[in-house]
Amino acid sequence: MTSVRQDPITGRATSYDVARHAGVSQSAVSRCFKQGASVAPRTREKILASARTLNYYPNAIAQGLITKRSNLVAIIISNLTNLYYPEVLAELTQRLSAQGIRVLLFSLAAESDVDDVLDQVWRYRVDGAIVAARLDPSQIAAFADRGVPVVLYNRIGEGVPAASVCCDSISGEHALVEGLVEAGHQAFGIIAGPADSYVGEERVQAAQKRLLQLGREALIVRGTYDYESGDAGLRELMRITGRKLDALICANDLMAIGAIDSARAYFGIDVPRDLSIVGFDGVSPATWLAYQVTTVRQPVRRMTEAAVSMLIERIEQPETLPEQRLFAGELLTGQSARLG
Amino acid sequence: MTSVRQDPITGRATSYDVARHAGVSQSAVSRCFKQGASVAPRTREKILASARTLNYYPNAIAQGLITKRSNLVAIIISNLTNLYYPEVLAELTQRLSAQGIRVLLFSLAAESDVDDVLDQVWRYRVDGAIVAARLDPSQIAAFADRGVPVVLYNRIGEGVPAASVCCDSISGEHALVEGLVEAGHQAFGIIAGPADSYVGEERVQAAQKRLLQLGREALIVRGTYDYESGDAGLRELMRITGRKLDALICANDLMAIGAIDSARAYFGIDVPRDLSIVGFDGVSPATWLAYQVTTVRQPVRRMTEAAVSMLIERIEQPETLPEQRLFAGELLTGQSARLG
DNA sequence: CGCCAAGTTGACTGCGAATGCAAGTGTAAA
DNA sequence: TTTACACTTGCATTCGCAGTCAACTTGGCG
Repeated sequence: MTSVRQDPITGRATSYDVARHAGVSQSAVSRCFKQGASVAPRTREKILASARTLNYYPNAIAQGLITKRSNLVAIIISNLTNLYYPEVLAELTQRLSAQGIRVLLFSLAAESDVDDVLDQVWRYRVDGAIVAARLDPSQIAAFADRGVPVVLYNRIGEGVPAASVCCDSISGEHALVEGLVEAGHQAFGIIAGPADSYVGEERVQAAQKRLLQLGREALIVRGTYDYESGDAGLRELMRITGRKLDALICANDLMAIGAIDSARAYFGIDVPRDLSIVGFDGVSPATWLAYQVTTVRQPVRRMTEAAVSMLIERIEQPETLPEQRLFAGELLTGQSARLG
Repeated sequence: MTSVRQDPITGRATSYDVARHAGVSQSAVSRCFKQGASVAPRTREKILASARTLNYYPNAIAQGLITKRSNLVAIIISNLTNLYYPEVLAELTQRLSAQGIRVLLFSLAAESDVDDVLDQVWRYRVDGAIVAARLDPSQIAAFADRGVPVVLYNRIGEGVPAASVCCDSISGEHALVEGLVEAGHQAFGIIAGPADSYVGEERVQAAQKRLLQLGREALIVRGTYDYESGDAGLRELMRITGRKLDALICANDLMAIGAIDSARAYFGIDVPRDLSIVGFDGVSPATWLAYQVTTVRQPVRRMTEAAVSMLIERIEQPETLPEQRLFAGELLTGQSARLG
């Protein structure tokens, strides 16, 4: 009697169940689900039919155990709510899915959680990781030690070599600054990002340096990348400068938007006539009619594509050397600034 | 000689390696990492020390195989870029992490991909799933068949019972409609969501029904939940009505924002003096100074908390009956509509 | 009709950890 | 000193599947 096991608790059919049902060995079933394995057409059909009636799906957990490939990639993102990341995350997961790779998502409430997250990452034996969060050198080294390929997103390995994709903050900010200076702006303000943001610091330093080269100075206040800190930053700068600001550089679009709203609503300032405001990222609200922020758009599609292909290359070819890929952003000339 | 295996390919230490290094059996190591297992304090310390020097982390894949608990939960979301979901996703992952559960993320490019995604879900033997995407009855039934608990987010099992958490569209829309009617609005328009959106349809039907009860009619155009379709929807309604619209109900905030911008920029309409516009969701841009959308805010924290706890309850107690939990939204009185 | 190569198939082992069970340890009471 | 009992510990087995190897089938060709 070829009774089919239908364990009501664990519920799932195994390759043995399928084998028994189809009257073949477990090996045959296994081969049936493996690309390019040697199985006679008739046998394959018989097995697939049994698999279908038993509702059999290979257990990826067991496969992972034996093949040492989990087909899992960790995506570690610090603050998902930052308007820029959802787009990145969606792109990444879809590209990875298209490659047959599953995404294990880790979202950090606080940066300090990184070690706890890494602990879990090691346990799940992921094949690789894409990280858009601050990693210190020892954490990056931990990936190398364990032979887990990593690609950093909009970060670089500070001190240690690591594969990474970034948007070129420096030339982006240079373009913005040059445009503003050429248009004759004199009193510059900058709203920086949080100190622990790599790209934030890079953007601010690039802007500041270019301003100095062009004989301008800028007052800097620090924000937290969100709408509210754009508002707060603008107020602060207005207070410090006695309202003489005529150009404002924000480390991201969200703060630029906050500053635009604040300038208009609380100070009656006409943007861009009286005050030019620029951002960075090119998030979708930046293009909304009410803002039309002059900004630098990150080429998200190309960057995510690069991140995924770099990661896959390193999964298949672990000895691949670290590489940094830098993508130029596109200057979006909006209506929030007068550029020369 | 107690040489430690340091396989340079797979790289990772196993419980056997730790056992050998500590001079105990593999079982002891296993027990060391299990809550409430019987291990003598001195042995435990010895083992933990060895684990630390060998950089040992239990293999969650192998644990999953033997215990039949992967500690993985699938989160299936249709369009991540819809402004409302990033917040939900961040909340869900953090709450699940706090419970020691890992998140396997699936993001759908097209609704038709659901079957492919489910295929992967079955293979990974997830302990449960949270779904914010359209599932047809047979797909919901598949979860039940396999004994995988599901909680639907802002959806209900249409035709089949399923656990779900939703925001109460009906009373939310009723509040909005009543406010608008009391304020004396006459010419109503509605921008609906895509036809395959459960909450979208529910919101629109609720609004329409209440309008009829109060003796008003509304023209309906269909949008796609994004900013552009708010603009497009408004244009269309202006064309159809010959610009006589004085109240606009949008199925979500993003379209409301698009409509507000469009009304102001292209039609010179004063919102809310000449046209009241309301939305739904309570996303963060809705509170921005430029919009201050009058809307209904979904209680995301409470809803995600409910979703997670319902799921965990069903993982631990598989026979728990389906339950729908409905959360009232909060009416946010903004500046985009005159309410009575 | 026999032989060989190519194509198929099944038995068996091992991936890394959890766990029931039996054996071993130590301590306190008799 | 002996006995009992509570703790610890190790052995052996198991989870579901992939891959190795040897055995078997088939067909073509001499």
